[in-house]
Amino acid sequence: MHKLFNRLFCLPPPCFLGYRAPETGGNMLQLIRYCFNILHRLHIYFKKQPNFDTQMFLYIPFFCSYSLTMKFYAVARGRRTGIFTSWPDAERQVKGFAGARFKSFKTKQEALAFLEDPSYTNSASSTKNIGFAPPKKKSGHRQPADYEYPENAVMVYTDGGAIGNPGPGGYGVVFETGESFSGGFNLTTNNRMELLAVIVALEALEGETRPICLHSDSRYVVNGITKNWAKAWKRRGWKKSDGTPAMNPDLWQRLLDLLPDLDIRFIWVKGHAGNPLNEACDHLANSTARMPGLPDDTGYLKSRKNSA
Amino acid sequence: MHKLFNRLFCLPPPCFLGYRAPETGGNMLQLIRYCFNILHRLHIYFKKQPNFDTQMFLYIPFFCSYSLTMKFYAVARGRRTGIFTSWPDAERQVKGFAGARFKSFKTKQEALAFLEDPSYTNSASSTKNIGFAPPKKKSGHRQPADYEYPENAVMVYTDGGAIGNPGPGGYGVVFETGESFSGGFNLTTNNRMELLAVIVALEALEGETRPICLHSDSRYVVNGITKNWAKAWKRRGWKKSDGTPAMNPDLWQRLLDLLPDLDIRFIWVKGHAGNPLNEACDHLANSTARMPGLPDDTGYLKSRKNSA
RNA sequence: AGACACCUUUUCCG
DNA sequence: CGGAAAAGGTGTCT
Repeated sequence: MHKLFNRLFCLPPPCFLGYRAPETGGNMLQLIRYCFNILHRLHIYFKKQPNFDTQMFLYIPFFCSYSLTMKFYAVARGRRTGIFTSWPDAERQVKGFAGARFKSFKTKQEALAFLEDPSYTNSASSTKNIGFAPPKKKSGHRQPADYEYPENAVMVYTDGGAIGNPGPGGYGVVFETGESFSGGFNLTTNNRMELLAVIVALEALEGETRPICLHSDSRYVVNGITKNWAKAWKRRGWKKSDGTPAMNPDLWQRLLDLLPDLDIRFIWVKGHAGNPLNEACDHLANSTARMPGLPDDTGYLKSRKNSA
Repeated sequence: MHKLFNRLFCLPPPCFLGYRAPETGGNMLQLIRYCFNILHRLHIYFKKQPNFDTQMFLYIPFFCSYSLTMKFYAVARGRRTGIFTSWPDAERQVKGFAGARFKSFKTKQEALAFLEDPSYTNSASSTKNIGFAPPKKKSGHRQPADYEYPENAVMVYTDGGAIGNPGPGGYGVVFETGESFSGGFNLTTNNRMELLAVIVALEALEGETRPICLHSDSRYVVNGITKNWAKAWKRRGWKKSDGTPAMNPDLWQRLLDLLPDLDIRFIWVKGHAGNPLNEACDHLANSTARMPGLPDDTGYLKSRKNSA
């Protein structure tokens, strides 16, 4: 305990880091770095040995982080080439210019490297994270059929989209048998359509006794059910873990009501990855969204009015 | 940007918070509180205005939290009776001892009460959650509020005090979410501290769009705003109605500057009347006032010199 | 910060 | 029509 404290005091206090005269953002960065440094050390210590004489609890989610997010736009081929620090400037050199080559970087060094060799690719991000280290995603591609499909299962694919988001949107549902449903609204969001696609699919399957394999490319929808996000929100009165209101409660409620009587597996599939049935849904949703004379999505309009 | 920095420097640097001699866990808590205060203020600022000259990113979800949970083990019947601060010690007195009576508490007072009367039960949870704690689900009994609290209101409690008045003083601010701020000076007055508590609370809430319910037990502060005393003094050049100078114009000016952008209700609560949040402020203010090495209240010293 | 989805613009190639 | 790249954004969650 005392040893930890002594180590903490080895850090120079903020006033020694030179931001008594705050002229530049760099000083601000040092202030933040100092605070994060202390919290980070405490966090590591508590995780390693959570119970010492004075028990202390410190909760820092892993996605706490800070970084300097200046962007450098390297234009290798354009009206004028070079490095620009704002997108409007860079866009002017590039937009409508045949054969333009450009890319953004977080450091000037990288941008210069790109200018010399336009095949240069991004290096690692310079973000500093405190808290639990993000789980390393080493495995490149997700395996195809590692999933056990039950015998006699009903295969359904769903997709939804909104042009402009928010904007006119549509949903598509395709069964392996070839049956399909679709619909759309003149103003809605992508996630509402993904959700509605699932609802329509399950409503069409009401009374089905065989197991159902429902495929969607939306993490929002799949996790909402498989990780029980939706049930947690409902229990808290449609509030998220941070206390702010969860979105689309009307649709989630409809979906939850459909679940008990069916044997469903929600399966996430990567979008635009060649799955023919997923592509079919996508096409269906898209073409519906582009149709004239679509009705209002009253649920979306209502939620929008409430938040405004 | 500069304004933010000036506000950050109003926080006493860590060396003023008394953890130069880290003998107890309480000092560690203050170190953490200091870091969280700075980060929280930066977070609010960035959220409000994410793009200034030096683009910077800081992500801290508000449910980051920390607390100090020292445990006291009261052994009423065992090999040796008394209070122990670690479970292995307490276990030795109790394990295999016929008819042992023991219980853990969070404060020494409660443990002592249990020793005298083993039927003593835990009082209301005294866990201090300071930081960005999730909103507490306090379903239960609210005091009969004759006041109409708006929906979604931010609840803030403030208190200030000076030992000896004038003398060393401190202020405390507690949000219903558990967040808290505190500070102190080596020579100041009770009203200056009450006033500063309110200022610190509102500065922390800069940019907040929800209605704010600010509770103080100082008639001076509440009436100063609700009955427009302060505005009247300012209009007359900081003179009271009888022509004599109004006190603490520096702080009143700071407070008036904060009002226009916020939707605040000033609510007077009776001090020391059992309101737990008010008590928490009181405690915070008092303990800060008793800390060694507090800085000067330059505003008070100046006004004293002028009048002398 | 990360993840998934949904888009808008520009360019290139079939 | 189909494929690719680059930049900008929103809708949602942890």
